Parts: sequence; structure tokens; C-alpha cells
Amino acid sequence: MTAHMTAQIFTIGELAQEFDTTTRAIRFYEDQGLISPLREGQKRIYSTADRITIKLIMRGKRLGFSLAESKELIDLYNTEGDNRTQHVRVLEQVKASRERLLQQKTDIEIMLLELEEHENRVKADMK
Amino acid sequence: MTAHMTAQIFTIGELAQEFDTTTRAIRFYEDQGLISPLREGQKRIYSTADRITIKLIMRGKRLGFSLAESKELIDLYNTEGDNRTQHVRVLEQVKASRERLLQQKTDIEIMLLELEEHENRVKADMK
DNA sequence: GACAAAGTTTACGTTAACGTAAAGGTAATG
DNA sequence: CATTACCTTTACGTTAACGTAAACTTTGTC
Repeated sequence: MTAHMTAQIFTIGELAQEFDTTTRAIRFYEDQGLISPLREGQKRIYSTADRITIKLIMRGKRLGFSLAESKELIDLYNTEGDNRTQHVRVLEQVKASRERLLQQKTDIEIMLLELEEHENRVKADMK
Repeated sequence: MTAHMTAQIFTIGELAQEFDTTTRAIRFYEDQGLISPLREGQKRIYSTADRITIKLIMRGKRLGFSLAESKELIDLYNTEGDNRTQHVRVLEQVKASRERLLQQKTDIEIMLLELEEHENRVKADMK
């Protein structure tokens, strides 16, 4: 038997379900150049790579990334590492992304602490 | 001498500067019921409480919170803890907020890991 | 008292990220 | 072959969060 699995594919409906979104939204992401599914006649067919891209988009949305920002990240991962200046730009982008994420992380820590404080106040108040 | 400092106040311009936003935005938050500055004649005057609220709004924005969501949080902190059912609602809200923040936190961890992986690939590629 | 630097209100404009509706193609199923 | 379940394109509508502009007051300051 062959060692490879036949490449997994997905329909737009399946992906919409999996990521709890709509086919309209997924087509919109294509419009915006975030994904480029193949076609089988009229119908779009999505690869596992497309699926991962959508997962990235959704994660980005949960963190308040605009589609443009998510696209930058996606393109970042897709840059065929060819020349040096490209590499430098990529590393700079990575740095910027990391800093943003770290800022968000500390924002979250603060908010979690404040929530806990408030929860304690309210609980004490209930007694 | 008296032990209390005369209550700090701020103008809209000062706050706009401090939070790197615009007076238009701050007035908009008032429109949306997130803050209610006092007036001195025509002019708005902001208390330290107002300032803190704005800080909360900005933190929310960095985390992708809509103004409506930030308002919920602000109202949460401002609920005069009176009756039990109120308390229960508050605690449920706290729980929901916490869960959202924790989800965001894990999203961030994953993205940070992926960034690091990619960074290493690119760096290895440069050699 | 004229001017600049802040503040004010009112109101229309703009962008992102889809929602919603219409009108139609295709493939399996009873 | 008619119905059902998806898929397609085209296109106009909607909401959030302000931006931008106009026209006006208030407050020092030269």
C-alpha cells in the first residue's frame, strides 16, 4: 500500500460549519486575497492548507486582528525565503507581531486580575 | 494641612494626548454612554474615574473588544452591589469575560510559538 | 480689541466585514 | 422528472467607530 493519504479536500460548507462561520464570509476572505481555493468546475475545493489559513484567520479575529493584518501574517508564512532583504523584512515583521502579542498578553493579565478583585468584592458583599 | 489632594481633573485635549487618540473619539465614547464627564459651563471636565474608564476602553480596543463589550465591563465594575440576583448576574458576566480572556491567552501562546518556529526557519535559511 | 489655541455642536462621509436577497447551475434521490 | 440540498455570481444593505468639515464660543495674550 502507498504511504501517502490522498490529499484531503473540503467544501465551503464543511469549512463554514467547522469554523462556525458562513460561506459568505469564506468567499469574502477569498475576495480579499487571503485564500485561493482550486476549482472543480464551478465549485471551490479547499485544501488542508486553505483550511489552516482559515484557522489562522479565525484566531486572528478572536484577537482583534483585521483581515488585512491576518493577511500580512499569512503572507509572512508564505514568503518563499529567497533573498536577504526579504529575510530582513520578515524578521522585522515577526518582531512587530511578537511585540503586539506580548502587549495583548499583559493587557489580559491585568484584566484577569481586575476581574478577580471585583469578583471577590462582590462575593464578600453577598455574605 | 488637609490630607486629601484636590480632586484631579483633566481636559479632553489632555486625555486625547495621553491615550494617543482624538477628542472626537472621546466625545464619541460619551455619546455611547461609556463616560459622563461633568461640565464647567460648556466645557467637559474629566475626573480620574473618567480617565480610568478611558484607559479601560483603550485596553479593550487592543484586545479587540467592541465599545459595547467594553461598556458591559465598565458597567460591571460600576454595579452598586445591591440585590442577590444582580450579584448572580455579575458573577456570570465575570465568568464569561474570564473565559474569553483565557481563550485569547491560549491563542496568543500558539501564535507566539508559530512565530518562533517561522523565525527559526527563516534564520536557518539565511545561513 | 484682534488673534490664536483650545473648546463646543451639528452633520455628513468613510471603511471594514460581512448580511441578505435574487436568480440561477448541478447532483443525488425518490 | 421533480424536489431537495448545495453550490455559484452579482449586487445592494448594514453596523461600528470614528474622520472630517463647518460654524461658533471662550479664554488668555500681545
